[in-house]
Amino acid sequence: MTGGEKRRQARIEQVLDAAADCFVEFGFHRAGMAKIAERARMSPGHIYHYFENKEAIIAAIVDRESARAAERFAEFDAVDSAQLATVMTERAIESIAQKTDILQSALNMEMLAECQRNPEVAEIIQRHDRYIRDQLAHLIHDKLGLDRAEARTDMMMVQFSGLANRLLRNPDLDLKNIVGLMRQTMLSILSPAPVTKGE
Amino acid sequence: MTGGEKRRQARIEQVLDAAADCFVEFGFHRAGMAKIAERARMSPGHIYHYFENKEAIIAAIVDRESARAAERFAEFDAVDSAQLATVMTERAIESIAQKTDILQSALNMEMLAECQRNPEVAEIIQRHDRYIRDQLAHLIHDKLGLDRAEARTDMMMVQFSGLANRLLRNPDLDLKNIVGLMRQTMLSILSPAPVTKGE
Amino acid sequence: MTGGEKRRQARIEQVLDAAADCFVEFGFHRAGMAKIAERARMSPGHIYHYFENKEAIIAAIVDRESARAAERFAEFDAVDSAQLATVMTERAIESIAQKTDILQSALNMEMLAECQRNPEVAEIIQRHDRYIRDQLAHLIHDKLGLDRAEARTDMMMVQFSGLANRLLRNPDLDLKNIVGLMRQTMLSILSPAPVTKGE
Amino acid sequence: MTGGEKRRQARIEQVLDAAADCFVEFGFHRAGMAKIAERARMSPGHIYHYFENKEAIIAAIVDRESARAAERFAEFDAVDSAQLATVMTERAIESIAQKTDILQSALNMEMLAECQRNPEVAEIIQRHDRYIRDQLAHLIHDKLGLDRAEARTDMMMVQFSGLANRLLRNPDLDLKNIVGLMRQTMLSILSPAPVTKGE
DNA sequence: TATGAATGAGACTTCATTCAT
DNA sequence: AATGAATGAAGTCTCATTCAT
Repeated sequence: MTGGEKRRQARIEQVLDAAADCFVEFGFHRAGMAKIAERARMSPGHIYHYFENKEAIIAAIVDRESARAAERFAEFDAVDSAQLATVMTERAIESIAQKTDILQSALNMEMLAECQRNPEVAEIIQRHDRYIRDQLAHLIHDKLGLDRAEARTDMMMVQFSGLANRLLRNPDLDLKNIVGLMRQTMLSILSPAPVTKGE
Repeated sequence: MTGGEKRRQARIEQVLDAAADCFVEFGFHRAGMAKIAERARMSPGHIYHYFENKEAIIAAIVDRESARAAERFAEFDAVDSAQLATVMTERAIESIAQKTDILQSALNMEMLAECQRNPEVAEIIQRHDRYIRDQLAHLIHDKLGLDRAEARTDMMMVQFSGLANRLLRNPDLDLKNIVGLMRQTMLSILSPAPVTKGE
Repeated sequence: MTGGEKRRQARIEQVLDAAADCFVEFGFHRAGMAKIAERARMSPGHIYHYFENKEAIIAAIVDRESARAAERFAEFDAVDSAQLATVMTERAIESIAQKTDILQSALNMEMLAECQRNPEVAEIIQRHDRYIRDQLAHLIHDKLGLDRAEARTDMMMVQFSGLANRLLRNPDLDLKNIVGLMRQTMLSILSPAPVTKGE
Repeated sequence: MTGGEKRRQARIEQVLDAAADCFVEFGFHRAGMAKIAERARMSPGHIYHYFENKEAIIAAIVDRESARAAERFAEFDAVDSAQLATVMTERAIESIAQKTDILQSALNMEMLAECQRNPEVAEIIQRHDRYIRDQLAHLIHDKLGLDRAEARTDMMMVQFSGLANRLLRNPDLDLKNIVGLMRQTMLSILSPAPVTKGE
């Protein structure tokens, strides 16, 4: 990467950081380009040298945030099979407790709301999710030797997003009492025990 | 209720229906009052005879949708204890499949996003959630005779919102394979089996 | 006057009272018909049975207020010539002190501002002023036997409106110290002493 | 001042000139931003780069006009004591005759009306008035050696605003005949002759 | 590369007035 | 006589985007 390119990349990150900030604080459609420019210490006009329009910034943010979430899932690769449920529970509870959730609530609800109206955003979110699921399903199938790996994967992920969502609706959520049930739930999902096929 | 009051109520519903429509299609902040008025077959100005401002419409929608969600939970009261997990699973899967989810995705993401910036919206959402939890916790404690009813309640609800959320990120979600795991998960959450207290 | 006419007149007064209230509080152009109707305990639509439009209400208010001001000047007719300056001074100071000034500040500034843009309002104000001046000039000429009665009249009235105006710009105005100078000024204006014709 | 700052200042003046124009013609609340923008040869939106809102423009106009009025009073500083009453009379009559009155009628009535509903406007007007009075009182006390300088000052200013006001109510005002009485009045106000303290 | 002045469409909201009842 | 629902134009203000410098 040339010096010019490096500088360009740094400027882009500056804009994205500012944009993420504003999006969290005001939402996609209330965050003005002027405000973003100000926080990125850049003129409004200049942002258009790096992004075609605001939509492109939103897409870039969605992409970056989704990628970061995926990264956080990558660490589960290294976890001992026997400990997977426990570690995942810990991570889920932890991230909720620190409000740095994988699904960083503020931005995430915004993203999911947008994803229903903006096909590009939907594509980005779904692509990253597919990537995470592929990793996790691989883990579940190959390392844990379980069947129906895709379904188990989705059920595991239900717990993550469900928990984040829950905290918004019940801010008094008692994490201390949840943690045991959450581990039990994850263990159940990862249990080889034959399940009567539903429906 | 007088004729005038009935008419007034009907007009208000007209506005709310139109608003819900627009909010689903465009989101809270992209749905213009002009568009809402048009769909409500009413002049923009006249909407202000029924609602102080757009915020009030948003609040009313959030309230109405949350109340409807609560209603859907009310039916669980009548369910046989032994069947609760199965019935809840069925409802969760069903509502997802029919896209009439308790957490009607489109509007719900919007609501949760808003809830982080608008204290009034947060209060409404949390009030309804508390009401649903009180019902469910009562069921779990009194009819099922389980301890930690609040935590189990929250975990049950994690499944509902988590599943809805999942569908947005993975539109190819294989519901047929999920249903068994979901029932197993709910049964696990409602199982009296002692759980090692977490963390 | 028939019963119907009396009732009609009463309703009109109701509107005017409400309008005067609102005009003082919000100004002509910020006082909405809805607010006026509410204070007049009448529906907005019904006001149009008595007044063609808002302009007509403004005109009626200007007329009524000007007439009341004229009435207040009428009492000077009965005053002993020797006491005229003193009594006028007293009235001027009094009305200022009680904020019920002849030129009831709130409404009066509004009226004078309007009078420069609305010929009908101008005509009303000037007609009443002419009436007051005619009375006063007659007093000055016939009872006090002074020359240049019109000019003296205008100078007397300069004191009234000037004082009201002053209070707006200097709310700390020390009336106690003004009163002496005001009497002296009025005496000077009413003094027969030959004045070198100016300019 | 940099070129940018100079340009900015010029643009602001452009807006103020246009606004003053519109305010005189239509009044504060009838003068639309669109009209002001048009006369300032600027887009409506751009005005908001210089002024936070319309209120701010009104405040700026009130400030500018009041400052100009104050300036006009400053010239009296240089006047020979013996000539003060005569010069002030001349200026009062002159400014009335040229309709460039210190209290430029059109705008001034508007300002005084506003001042009763807008505390910021009131503060501005009263601040400038205090400044003018301080100058004049100093003149009266130090150069003319008179007592009760504040009261005399206020009485002098009663003449200015009273005269402007009078012209609105009596457009046929005979200035030629007023001038003598006005000089006499001002002389009387500035006369050292002991006055029986009133009330 | 960088600025920030400038635009103009469109957002929410108010309000005088009309009209069916 | 009386209501108040209803209209729609106009008001203030915001904001994504462009462009001269």
